Amino acid sequence: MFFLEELPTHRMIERYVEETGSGNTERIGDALAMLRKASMLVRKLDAYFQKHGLSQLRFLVLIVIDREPDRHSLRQSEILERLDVSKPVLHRTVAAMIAAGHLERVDDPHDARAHQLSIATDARNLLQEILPGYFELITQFMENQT
Amino acid sequence: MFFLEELPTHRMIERYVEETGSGNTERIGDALAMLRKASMLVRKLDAYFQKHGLSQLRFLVLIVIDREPDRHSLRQSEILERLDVSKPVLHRTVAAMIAAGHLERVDDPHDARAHQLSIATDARNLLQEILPGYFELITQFMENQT
DNA sequence: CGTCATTAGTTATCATGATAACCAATGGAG
DNA sequence: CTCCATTGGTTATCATGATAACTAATGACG
Repeated sequence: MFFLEELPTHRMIERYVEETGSGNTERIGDALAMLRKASMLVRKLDAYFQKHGLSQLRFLVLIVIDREPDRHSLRQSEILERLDVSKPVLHRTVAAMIAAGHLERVDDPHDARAHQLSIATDARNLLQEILPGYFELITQFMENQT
Repeated sequence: MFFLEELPTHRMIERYVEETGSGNTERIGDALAMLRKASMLVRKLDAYFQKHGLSQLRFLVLIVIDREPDRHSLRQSEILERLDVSKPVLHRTVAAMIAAGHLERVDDPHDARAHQLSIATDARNLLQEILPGYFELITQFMENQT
């Protein structure tokens, strides 16, 4: 994600809104500020994940499996339901995570098409290692932003 | 951009925060909500731009040239200063926009390395056409989100 | 004036997002 | 049981983000 380095001033948005006769200056200003802020946070998170050999998506895959109550594995299709990402991208990412030893794959005994994905021990340790820094990073960021 | 379909509950974040002993539950909840909201807005904007043969980045390129006071063109390096995007990506995008007839390129008379980029008439009309819907979309989105 | 660090733009390569189209297994309806 | 729509996963292809490394022009400085 990327965005404008410098947000338009309230005055400038107002000019556009008046010219086009649509939209609400206040709401648009809020939206652009949010996009800029989210873009900056995503950059910081991506850098953090990369430092630990992960990515935003790989991290989220681990998280959704980890946070599942009463289970230790999920199908690819179940992960897909929990993340806003396309099927082929998840497929590719899961394959890479298996190759990297982050996920373990077991064929589903009830459905020959499917398989269950669980977090490998190494990745479970990695997750425990990076979670504190992740929460710290987010908290710091939110405090330092206006 | 993508993100979790369903945000963790306040309770769940608290559990993680307590386990890891880092971060502030409130701030983290706000951050995740922001990322989710920004992700959804970006999806809607991307779809809107695509419908009009643009993309988020192409739109922003037009906007930063358009909003420049007292000038009708910018150098690639000047656009780069105004957008949070890498040089090669901007280069590729500008090349595609010239090919598509959205931008016009004139060699800089003072610097043989550089050239000035201005908005072609067609793209100026396109911009006027899509701006109202853009502002409308953002305003609607911000109103409908909690 | 000649040297050389800086700047503008470009190219090569890779990572990671999407859609479309596909195969194989499943499982409900006749 | 057979047919066939649905589901789980995969493959092919493309769009668009990044970094590294390059060329050529610029311009400050000895």
